[in-house]
Amino acid sequence: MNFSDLSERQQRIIHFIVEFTRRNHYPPSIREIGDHVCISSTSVVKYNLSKLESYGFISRAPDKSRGLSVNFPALLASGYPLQQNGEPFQEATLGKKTSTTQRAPELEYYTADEPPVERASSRRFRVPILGKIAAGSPIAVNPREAYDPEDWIELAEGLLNVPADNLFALRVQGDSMIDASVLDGDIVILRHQETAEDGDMVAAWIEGDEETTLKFLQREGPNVRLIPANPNPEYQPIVRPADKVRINGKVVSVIRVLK
Amino acid sequence: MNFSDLSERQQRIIHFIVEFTRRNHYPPSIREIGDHVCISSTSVVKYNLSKLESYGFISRAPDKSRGLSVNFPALLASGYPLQQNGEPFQEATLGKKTSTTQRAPELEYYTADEPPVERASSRRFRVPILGKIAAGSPIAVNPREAYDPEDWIELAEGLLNVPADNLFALRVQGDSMIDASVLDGDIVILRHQETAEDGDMVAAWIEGDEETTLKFLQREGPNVRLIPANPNPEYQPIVRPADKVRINGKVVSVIRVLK
DNA sequence: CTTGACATCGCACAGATGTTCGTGTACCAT
DNA sequence: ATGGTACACGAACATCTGTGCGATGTCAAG
Repeated sequence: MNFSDLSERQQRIIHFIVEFTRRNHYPPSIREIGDHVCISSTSVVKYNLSKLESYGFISRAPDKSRGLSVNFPALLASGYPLQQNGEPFQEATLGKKTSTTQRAPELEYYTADEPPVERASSRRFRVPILGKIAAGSPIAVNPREAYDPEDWIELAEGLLNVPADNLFALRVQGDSMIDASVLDGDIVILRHQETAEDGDMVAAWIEGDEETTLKFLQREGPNVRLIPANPNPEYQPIVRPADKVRINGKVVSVIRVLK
Repeated sequence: MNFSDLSERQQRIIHFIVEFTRRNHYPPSIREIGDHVCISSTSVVKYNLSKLESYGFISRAPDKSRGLSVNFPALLASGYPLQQNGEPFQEATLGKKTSTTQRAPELEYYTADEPPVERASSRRFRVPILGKIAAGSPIAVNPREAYDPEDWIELAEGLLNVPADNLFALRVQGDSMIDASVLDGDIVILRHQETAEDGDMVAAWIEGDEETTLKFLQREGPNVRLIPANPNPEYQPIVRPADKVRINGKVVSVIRVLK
């Protein structure tokens, strides 16, 4: 199931859940979802939520208030665009089929009486290990399985050279992308972002190939060139139109585990 | 406010919230907290929750179900013991004032109808970053010594391939030992041990040279051969009598921070 | 046109959940 | 004793919130 195949409503729902949870540290209720996605009926929200759950994008705890969570590995694997870092997400990114549905206000995901929790100067932060990434297959996780909440790494912010937000980690599997920098079994820490600069190592989703790989990024006019770090000539750069490549995140750290 | 100054109940509450949220991806309700911390009255839970909120350890969204979240930065700053994650937390760590309060079952943080995803027991542990290692200057540190508690990395045991004891980390400084595996700025995690096996990457103190470097170890009769990973011919293996080389530890992981 | 799957709506209802309030106990200073 | 404070209990109360169900609209296949 591809993220872009979802109905606009469902995409908006997922976006909202992600944003709301990020801001409030607890999931939204069905009615809150409905309000912000402009669905008047709670049952419709439930209907779509069930759909999303059957696709594996979210998990639900029946009969529990706010008992839902997004399945990030599955989302990433499906080409979920992860743009909305901290800011109200852009409707434009949601697919532009001029829907007959009404547009939403959707500027704030938190209610007035609960401003986003201000977590100032957090020196330490956790990086969840969301799953595996392997050449030839998308970010591989059991789509139904929520990521292991215990699998995370905790670092001090000063250790990295980027803001310590929107970080996640993946375990590299397989030899196919072995190169000087990333080996089988390594853990790569990425920062969610949909753009990157030339020379950055990124996890990129290649449309058509339907796979996510780690490559160095370089722009070439309308194209992007994805360069494997491995100098071995059998690993050739991949050149694709920019709109066929979706960047999932930028690699900010590689953790190598020696045997 | 120090974490250890909290009443045992409040410590238990925080711990439960942390664990529950980690497992379920949504916060517990007041009654769920009460059940697992053995507080029969919801109002008592609310009372303590308000206290915790006034201390800044958690945030609450009034009138919203499960509208609470923990403030990790504040918790960590107050000395919250993080490493008991994953397993039912040890009462011993909670302060041993033999409370008159009843003891709790507290073996499960999840409700029966929402079993936790079964994970391989991954204990967590901290790795202190003891200092820098640079060619020319020895690492004048000793794992037993005190270290800045801010400077540490927390990992799950399963992440490494060695027992998670006697670990420490060093930040690599300088280019002198640049090679394919370890670059300037990297952090290496070592296990303190006096011996190592052939092929291990070790931090070795070379008597006479009066310096500590990272090299691959190989024995040669009475000698040891310290092989730089860098294939560049200018980096030649160092061969010394075994008694002139002192192994400080074995490298078990390398953390590379990209710019 | 009929049919049925799909998506939606509105609404009632039950259960889940936070809050309030009266009460009790222990401790401590006055 | 007296009063105050901190903490705890339980029950009643008011919402919040998920679910169920019938009705409606759309659209493509038969």
